[in-house]
Amino acid sequence: MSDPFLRAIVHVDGDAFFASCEVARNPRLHGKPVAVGGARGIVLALTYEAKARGIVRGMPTHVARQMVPELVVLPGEYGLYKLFAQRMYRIVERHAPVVERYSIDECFADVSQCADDLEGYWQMASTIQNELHRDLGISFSVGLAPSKVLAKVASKYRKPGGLVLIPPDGINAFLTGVSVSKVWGIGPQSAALLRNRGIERAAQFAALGVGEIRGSYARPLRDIWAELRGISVFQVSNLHTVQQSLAATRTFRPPTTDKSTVRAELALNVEEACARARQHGLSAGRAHCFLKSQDFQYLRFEVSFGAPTNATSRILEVVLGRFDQLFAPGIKYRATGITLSDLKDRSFSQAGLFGPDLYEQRLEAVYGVVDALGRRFGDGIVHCAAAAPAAHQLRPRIFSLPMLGEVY
DNA sequence: TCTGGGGTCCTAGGACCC
DNA sequence: TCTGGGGTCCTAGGACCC
Repeated sequence: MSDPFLRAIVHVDGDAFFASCEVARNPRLHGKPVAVGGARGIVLALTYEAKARGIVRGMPTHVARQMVPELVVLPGEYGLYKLFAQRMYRIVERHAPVVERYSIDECFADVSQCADDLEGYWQMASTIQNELHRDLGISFSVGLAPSKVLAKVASKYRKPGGLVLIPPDGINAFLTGVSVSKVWGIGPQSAALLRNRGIERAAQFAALGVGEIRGSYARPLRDIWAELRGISVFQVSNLHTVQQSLAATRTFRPPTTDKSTVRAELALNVEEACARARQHGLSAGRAHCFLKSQDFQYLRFEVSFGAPTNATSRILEVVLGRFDQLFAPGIKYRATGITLSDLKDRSFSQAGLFGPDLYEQRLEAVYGVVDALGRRFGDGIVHCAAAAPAAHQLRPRIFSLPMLGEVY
């Protein structure tokens, strides 16, 4: 009848998601301070009980343990969180025609025309929220507004467990209480730019005139400005897109000038990236590598492969060849990384007119074995020689494999 | 916030062509 | 050849997000 929304968008956001999944799986953790640790011993996620005791994201786990001796620190299990995410998406999909699976703990739903009035929209959002809580045992924060940016602002407004609705005629009042730097899409650079122009609150930014926006702001901020005024620019899309790139990067300690150390670090990253590419059934046409120096300068280079590949030995050969040419002595490095791009679906290597040659077929078989060993004995059981020094934390064992020679 | 890791998208500007 | 104007493609790097 009097649908108040031109467009109605719901944003669903899991509260302390990784930690909540752990508690949902093991109810005995309920009410306790729990932290999920990531690689390099840093806290990735934590329950509100842990937050209340002063622990924050990014804190080294050993520091967190010192602060809160009874803290439960768990290693983190991505597969489990993915399962919860799948269940979250499906529940939302029961209620909305179009759902965008935005990240492991968030999704957007376009619910335009799904209710007649504010009360109806509120009911619908509330139902989604209750079902999520009931079925997953995790609390979610939910926002409903006329655009994605506003829906994000809304869901973040009353965490955890909030349900916040921003009607078109309530936008201005709402945004008065929101710092512009908290708006989705406005990062440190844009926030600083706005601050220089005297804009601190989201409401101030939204209040700028069309002329000023057109003349003084680039596309990203113009879009956000429109969204903040309740004009939907960013569509909710349920089309799943093919992955564009795949990266493996790592910081090591201490920073070093030693060529062989940096080389081995890079090789280990190449191995990891290739293993994940094979796991996803992807092959890469190109790769970008970087060496990051102690003072955060980057040495970057790009390599391309004749035909898309995910064979570690192929990529390693090209990458290390370039590395050896480009490595500059005397600079202290702290990290390396590789990003595979031009990803192609499936096929191990692009079949030519006559199909993959014998060498390719054998290489595929070899990596089938390498991956199987990884699954059986744990990732990183098999390393190529170039990466072995960087994998010193694993007990090395030497295998001799056809076409690869000795591998650790 | 003395700065981890994995992603996406956008834009300026160079190379090249007519 | 004291050098216009416009188009496309591509890359590097910035900015942002979770």
